Amino acid sequence: MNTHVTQGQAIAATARLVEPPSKLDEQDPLCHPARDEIELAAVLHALSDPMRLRIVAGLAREDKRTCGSFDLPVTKSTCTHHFRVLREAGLIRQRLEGTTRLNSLRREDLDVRFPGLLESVLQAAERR
Amino acid sequence: MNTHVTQGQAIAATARLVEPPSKLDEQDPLCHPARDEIELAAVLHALSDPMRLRIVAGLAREDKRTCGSFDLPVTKSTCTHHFRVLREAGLIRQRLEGTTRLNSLRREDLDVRFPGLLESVLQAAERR
DNA sequence: AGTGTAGTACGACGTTCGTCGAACTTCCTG
DNA sequence: CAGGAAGTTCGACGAACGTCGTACTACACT
Repeated sequence: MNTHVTQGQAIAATARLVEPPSKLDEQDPLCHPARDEIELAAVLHALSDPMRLRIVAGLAREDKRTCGSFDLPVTKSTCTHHFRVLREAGLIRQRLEGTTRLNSLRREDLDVRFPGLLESVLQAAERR
Repeated sequence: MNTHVTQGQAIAATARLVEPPSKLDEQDPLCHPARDEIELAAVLHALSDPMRLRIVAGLAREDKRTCGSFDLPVTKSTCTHHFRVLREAGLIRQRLEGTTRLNSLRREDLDVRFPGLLESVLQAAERR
């Protein structure tokens, strides 16, 4: 009668099984989904957490920021977790730069795939 | 060092504690958040589930539909759950009509509160 | 009155989520 | 080289989520 597949499982499937072909190369642990692999549900889920919304909003104001520059009220490991969710959902791109990771918003990719979505979310997040 | 408040707790707080003043009248169990009480994170969370996204998309194509008219691959109780999440997030309005509930998208309220957001999500959900 | 239809309420279940702390890796710098 | 700074990894824990089945309510139609 039903598929017996939970939301999380579906998201995990599209985020972990579809991802590899794009950037699971050799030693790079930072694999991002290709533009066409970005899933709407995964993006919305990634944005539905206040902490991550804050990160994205901060990144919109100033790009290429390091993880630690956000001063979030959580520990480093939790921070890592949130950045990974954002990266695997296709919202941000992380580039290794020495001992830090430079984060940037994937504005163009997102705007091609889901026109207007990121902008409206950012605008909504800003005024409050 | 941190607030120790999880995402769910925060959403629940804004969805259940802020809600009452709006429409927790006498015998009406269908309480909707007022327009100004609609929370971005709650909206995004509500939309991040494929089943609920499907409901919203279907409601966008044809308004004022009954719960059973969606033919979702889940049981009735699960269906009730999803409609409640959507209602409490402020995405839909449910009106009692005899033995059924008529569901309609709160397009105007959402567009005033988060301009362009619903439209871009609907557009993104549609083409695929 | 009796049956059916549409939906809700409640409790249970397994999974996912957000969080933490401790241990670890990597790079930079004195 | 020793120390620190920036992140990651891993396992744990409690809360929240999606789902189900059963029992229930409320209205409608013979």
